[in-house]
Amino acid sequence: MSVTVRDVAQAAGVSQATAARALGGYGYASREARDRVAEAAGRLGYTPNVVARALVSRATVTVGLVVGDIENPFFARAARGLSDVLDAAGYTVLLANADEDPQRERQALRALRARQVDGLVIVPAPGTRRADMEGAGVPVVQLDRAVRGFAGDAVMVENAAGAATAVRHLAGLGHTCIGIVSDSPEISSSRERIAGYRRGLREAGLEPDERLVSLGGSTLEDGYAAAAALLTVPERPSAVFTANNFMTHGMLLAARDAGLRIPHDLALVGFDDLDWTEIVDPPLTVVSQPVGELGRTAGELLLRRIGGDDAPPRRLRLPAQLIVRGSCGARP
Amino acid sequence: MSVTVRDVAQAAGVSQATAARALGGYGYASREARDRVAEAAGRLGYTPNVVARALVSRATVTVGLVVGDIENPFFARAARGLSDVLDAAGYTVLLANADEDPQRERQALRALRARQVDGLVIVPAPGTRRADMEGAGVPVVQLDRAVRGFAGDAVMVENAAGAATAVRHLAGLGHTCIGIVSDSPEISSSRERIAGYRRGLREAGLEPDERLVSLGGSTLEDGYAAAAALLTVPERPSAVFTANNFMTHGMLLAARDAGLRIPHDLALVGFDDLDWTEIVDPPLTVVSQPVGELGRTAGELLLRRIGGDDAPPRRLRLPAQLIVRGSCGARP
DNA sequence: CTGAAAGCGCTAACAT
DNA sequence: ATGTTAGCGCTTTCAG
Repeated sequence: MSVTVRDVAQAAGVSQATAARALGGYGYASREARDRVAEAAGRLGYTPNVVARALVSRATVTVGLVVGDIENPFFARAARGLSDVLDAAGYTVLLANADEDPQRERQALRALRARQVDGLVIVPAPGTRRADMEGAGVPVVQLDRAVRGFAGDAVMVENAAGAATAVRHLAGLGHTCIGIVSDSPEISSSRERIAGYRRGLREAGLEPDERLVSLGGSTLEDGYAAAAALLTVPERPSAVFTANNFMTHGMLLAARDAGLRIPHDLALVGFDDLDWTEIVDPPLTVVSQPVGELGRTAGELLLRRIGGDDAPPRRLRLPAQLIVRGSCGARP
Repeated sequence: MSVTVRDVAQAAGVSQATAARALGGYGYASREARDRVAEAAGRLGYTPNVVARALVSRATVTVGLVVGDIENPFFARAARGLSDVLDAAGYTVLLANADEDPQRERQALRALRARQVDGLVIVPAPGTRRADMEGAGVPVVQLDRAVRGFAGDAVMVENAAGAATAVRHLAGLGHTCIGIVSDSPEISSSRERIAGYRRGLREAGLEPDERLVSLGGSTLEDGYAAAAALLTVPERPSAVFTANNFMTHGMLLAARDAGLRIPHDLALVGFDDLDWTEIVDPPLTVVSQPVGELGRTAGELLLRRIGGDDAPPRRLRLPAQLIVRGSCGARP
C-alpha cells in the first residue's frame, strides 16, 4: 500500500540515496534532482515512514507524556501547552495515564521507552523513586513536581509562596483558625503548599495547629472525605485553604452537605484556577497557576535537551498569583 | 545503550531467532531456552524495540487520537475511556489536537500516519470531507460525530432524542418560547441536536421559530456571543437549550451579564454533563451523555477492526439521559 | 553531486 | 525445537 523512497526514486529516475536526500532535505542534491523527486513524490503520494527512519536515525520525533489522569483539567491544560510547543517543532506526543500510581507509571514508562520516544515529560506519581526516573536513556523533564533525590530538570510553580499568600490573605481578613486540605505530601507540589501554609500562618503571627491539617488521596472523593473530616474537628476552622482543584471541589461539596455557607460560615481559597471558579456562587478566590505555560515551558526545555543541551539540571519556577473573588467575604 | 535481542541471545547461548521467539512469545521455544533467555534478558535489562519490531511486523501497537482540544473536558473524558481500553490491550495513544480546523486536522493525520499508527480514532472537525477520511490505510473510527458521505465506523450519542427530550421537558414546564444555542451544524452531533430541538418543539405542539436559533463557533467565547445574541432578540425566550458544554457555560455567563436569574427569568437545560454542573447555583438540568463509554466503545471497535474484522461499517449510538436538577425551576 | 552497499533491531520463512 | 538467511524502509558511509 505505501509508497517508498525506492518507488519515488524509480519514478524520478534517480538512485534511492538521491531520492532520500532530496526528500529528507539533507546532504547534497542538485536543483534538478530535487525537482524531479518532488514531482514524483507528489504524483505517487509519498508519505515518509517515520518508523523506518527512526530505526536508523534513532529519532522518532515523538515524546512521551505521563500524567496522573488526562481527565483532570490541570493535566489536560498542561498537556495542551506541551503539545502546542511540540507540534510546532514536528513532534507528536504519546500519552499515558498513571493514575497517581507508581506501578502503573512504571508500566507506562516501559511502554513509552519501548517505543523509543526521544524524550519524556512526566508528572511523577506519589511514591515514585529516583531509580524510576533514572536510566530512562532519554531526556526527562518533570512537570509540576519533582522526585526526591533525583537531580533532573523540572518545571514547577511557586507553590510555597502561593500557599503562604493565600493564608496571609485569610489571616488579613481576620481569620485565626485556618485549616488546610491537601492530598499526599509525597507529592512535592503538595508538600510545598503545605509548608507554605505553615509559613503563611507564622508570618501572620498564627500558630500552626496539626488538627487543622487534613490530608488524603488525590481523587475528588478523597478530597471530599478530607474536607468533611476537617469540618468535624471540635474547633472548626473559620477559613480553609485547599491545595488543589479536587480538594477545592471536595470542600465545596462537603461544606454544602454540612450546611455551611461560603463565605459566611467558611472562607475558602483554593490552589489552581478552573473554568468554573467564576460561575459558582460565590466566585472562588484562588491562587492561580499558569498551567498552559507550565506545559509549554516543559516542552521548550525538553526540546533543548533533545537538541543536545547538556547543561546542569534546571529547576524552573513559574509564579502563582492570588485572584481575589468572593469566597472569602469582603474585607470589613 | 540499548540491549538488543542479539545481546540477549549471545548471553543465553542461543540463536537470535530463538531468543526473539522466547522474548516475543511466538513460535516454538523449549522450556529451557525460554528460561535461559528470560534470565539473560532480565540480567541485561532488555527492553524490546517496538520501532524495529514495527518495521517488520507492520504493527506499531499505537493508535492515533485526533480531537478538537484535549482541554475540553468532553474530549479529555473520551480520551481517557479510549486510553483505558487500549492500554489494557497493550496499545498506546498518540494524541493530536486539531482545534476544530480541517487543515490542522489534515496535518495531524499526516503526522500520525507517517508514524504508522495501527488505527485512528477521530473526532472530525467541522468542514472535514469524506476525502480526508478515506485512504487512511488503517482502520478509522469516528467519535461523537460522523463525516457526511463517509461510510465508516462511528460511535455517537443519541443526540436528536436527547435534545428532543430536553425541549419537551421545558415545554412540559409551560414554556412556549424556547431558544437554542449551538455551534456549527456542520458538526453532525450539533446538527442532530438542532434537529432534535425542532422535533421536540413540534412534538410539544410548538412552532419552531428561526429567530430563536442562535448558532456560532465552538469555543467558550463563541458560546458566550451566541448566547448573548439570543438574549437580545425582541421576544426573548423564557427557556433555552444549549447544545454542548461550552454553549452552556457561555449562556451562564451571558445570563449573568444580562442580569437574568436562572431559573426565574430563564430556564436552562444543557447537553452534556460536567463536574461543576452540580455545584453551581442552581445545579444544572442537563442531558447527560456517557462520555467515557463513548471512548471505550470506540476503542473496542477499533481493536476489533485492527484485529481484522471487516464487517460493514458500524454506527453505534449510546443513549443520552435527562438529569433534572434545578435550572428549569420546579413544575408548578 | 550521485550511486552502491551496508545495516538500524527485529521477525519470518525456510531449512535442519 | 532451533539456526540461517532475508529483508522491513530508511539513512549513511564511502567511492566515484
